[in-house]
Amino acid sequence: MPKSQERCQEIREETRNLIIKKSVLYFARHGFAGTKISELSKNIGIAQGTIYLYFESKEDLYAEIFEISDKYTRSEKLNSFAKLPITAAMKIRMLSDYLIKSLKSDEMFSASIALYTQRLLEGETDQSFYKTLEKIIKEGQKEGSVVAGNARKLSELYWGVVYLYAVKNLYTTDYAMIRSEDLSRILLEDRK
Amino acid sequence: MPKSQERCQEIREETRNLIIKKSVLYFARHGFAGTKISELSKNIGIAQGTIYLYFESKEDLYAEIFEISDKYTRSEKLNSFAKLPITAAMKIRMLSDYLIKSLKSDEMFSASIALYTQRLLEGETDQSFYKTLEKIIKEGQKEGSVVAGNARKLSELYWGVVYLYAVKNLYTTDYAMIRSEDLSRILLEDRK
Amino acid sequence: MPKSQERCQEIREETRNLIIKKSVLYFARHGFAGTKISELSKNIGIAQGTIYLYFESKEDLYAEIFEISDKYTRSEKLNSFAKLPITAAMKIRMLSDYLIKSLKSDEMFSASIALYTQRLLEGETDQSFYKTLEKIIKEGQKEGSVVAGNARKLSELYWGVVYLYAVKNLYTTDYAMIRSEDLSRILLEDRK
Amino acid sequence: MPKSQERCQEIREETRNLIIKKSVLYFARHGFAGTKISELSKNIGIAQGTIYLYFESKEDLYAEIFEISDKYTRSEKLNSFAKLPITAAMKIRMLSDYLIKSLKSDEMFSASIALYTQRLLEGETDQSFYKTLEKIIKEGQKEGSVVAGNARKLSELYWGVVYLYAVKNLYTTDYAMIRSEDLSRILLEDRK
DNA sequence: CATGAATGAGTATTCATTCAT
DNA sequence: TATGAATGAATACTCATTCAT
Repeated sequence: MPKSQERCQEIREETRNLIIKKSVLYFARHGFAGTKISELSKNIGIAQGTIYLYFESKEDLYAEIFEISDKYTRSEKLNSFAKLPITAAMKIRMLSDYLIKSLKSDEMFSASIALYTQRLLEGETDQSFYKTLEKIIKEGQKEGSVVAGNARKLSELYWGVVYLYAVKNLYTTDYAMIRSEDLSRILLEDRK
Repeated sequence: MPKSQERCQEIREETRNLIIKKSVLYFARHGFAGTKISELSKNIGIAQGTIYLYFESKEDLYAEIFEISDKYTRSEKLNSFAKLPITAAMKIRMLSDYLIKSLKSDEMFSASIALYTQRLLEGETDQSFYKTLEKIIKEGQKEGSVVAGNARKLSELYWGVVYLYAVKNLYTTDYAMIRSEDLSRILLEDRK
Repeated sequence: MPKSQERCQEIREETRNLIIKKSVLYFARHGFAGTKISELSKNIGIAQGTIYLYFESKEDLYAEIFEISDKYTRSEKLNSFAKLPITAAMKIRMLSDYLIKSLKSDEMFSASIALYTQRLLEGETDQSFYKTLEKIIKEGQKEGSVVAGNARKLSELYWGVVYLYAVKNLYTTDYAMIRSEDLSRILLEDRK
Repeated sequence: MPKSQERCQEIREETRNLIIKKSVLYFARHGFAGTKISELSKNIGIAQGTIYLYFESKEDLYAEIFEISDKYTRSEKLNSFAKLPITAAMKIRMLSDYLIKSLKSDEMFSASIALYTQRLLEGETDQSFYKTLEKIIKEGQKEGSVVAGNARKLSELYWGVVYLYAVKNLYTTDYAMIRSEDLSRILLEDRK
């Protein structure tokens, strides 16, 4: 009984996904230059040559990886929160909850944040997600719930902290995360 | 007529320092794997071979660089602030002032922080400076000036933000830094 | 479909042996410092990188090469001759026959002798094979078949001549070897 | 009182001779490829640059060194012995005496022999001194004092042994040399 | 499709040579 | 002259990529 066309396709898809999944973590941890195909393939558990059946080159793989992390990060979540008919403070708390939960439960999420920010720092990608948060911050400042200050810088600060914990997650698996409240507090006025 | 012993010593010292100074920035920006000796030496303005007159290998140079950044970071400042007969809140404000000023004016400082934290994340160095800040935080929590929460995590958060801005400094020279108050606010209760 | 484990093992073994075989000759001819990996690999007919799939470094390869030549030279032959129930003179003639034949027919033998002696001169190896011959010489001197003189020095002289012809073999392929009798004569009294 | 022209010349001559003397030994021991200018100059006790005040290049120095060893080896002695109105056996004994004495007392002599033979093996020089000995051997064979056999090969054998002891001298300073008789015996029939 | 041995361009390191002092 | 720091071409070694099986 020969494998059906679909089964083949399926296997290909599986292997491809395996490579991507493992590579996201590997690249996030070691960076582009620090990642050797020989080590990566060992880590994935396949032969070096196999990677080249699915990706043209190391750069191609990295680009793909980055696309993934980009999507992950660019997540509709942030936009969906922004559009809800609730206070800015609520939006920020929901966002923080969502982020902390994702960082805790999903290694890929951490890796994506890490990769994305690495490229961000190198100025190689746009900064769209800063923008959305900026708007929420300005809203909150009008409400009086968000601390005073340049909205852009506050946005950067917030994302910076998220990045930090993402990176920590990659290196120390059992890392004790900050609580959602601590993250929110970066933006929100202390409630009295 | 041979060069005088002292003059030679002097020249060696100068070249060695030049290499270190430029390398701190270069390694901080590109990481170990991303740094090519050929590019580095070009950046320093010397021949490739010259580096090997002063350092055994790329790894040796990196280790030395790290020692330097370690000293820089382990700076007595933090400890000296800790010992002053002032409130914890004051200590935190002084520390923040000092850090923001240093980040702004001294590229080496940013690079050192960046390198140090990179290795910290990889768990390859001790975390002594967390400790000192932890103590100040606990003091502040007793005073009621520092926000509630696990002192260790707050300390990590604070240093994390410093790291973030250090890294930003390395990539974008004209980066608009947060203000000292924004940094302090990570730990201090909002004054009402 | 992956290559079978055995076939891979086989290929590795073959390549490894090819490298060793050619390297013995190359190092024996050019010495360690005079051997360039680029030239050696060209001589072997493989890429430079391939050598590093089998050996850690040039030094590692050289050490391995030397191990081989050591085994070749430490050959059981000498010991087996020594134990035969025949006169010392006979032993010496058999040894000489064996050596001259080996030098003539087996380039590896010449190379091994050359390498071994090079290191011997540098005092980097033991001199076990001198010892066995020394015993035979002393036997022969009692029999009256071997010339008078310090047994150790005679042994050295004998091996020195063997070395000489080994080296000559490496440089001039069609070299006219001395006859076995000429070699034996270094130790044996002229028969009248 | 300025140095006189002659004194200057003298100093130059002295330094030049020092370099040559030390280099002969160094090259003889390490070979051309194995000799590093940095090590050599350290061994001589001068700066690297100084060598280049006296010699154009490493190759130039080696060539000069070789000239010296050539002269040493090509020594008139051999020819002068050949021309004496004495038996071939006597000539061989005188030659052996002379060689053993020189090897024992003059490190430069050993080095010269070593260097000369190294190049000889590589076929890079003529073999004039073989010729002279060959003639003596043929004389001796007519006299009945020299063993039978191809004169050229016997000559090579004789010189080979001399080379061997020269090399040994270079590596082990207190080496126990063979006696002049042992050397002569390679060519001479045992006297009964 | 998968493998891993082989390749060779790229990178690290050495060493003969130069040159400012 | 003599020095030794600096140079860069030559050499050792690595690693992304290819290819025969």
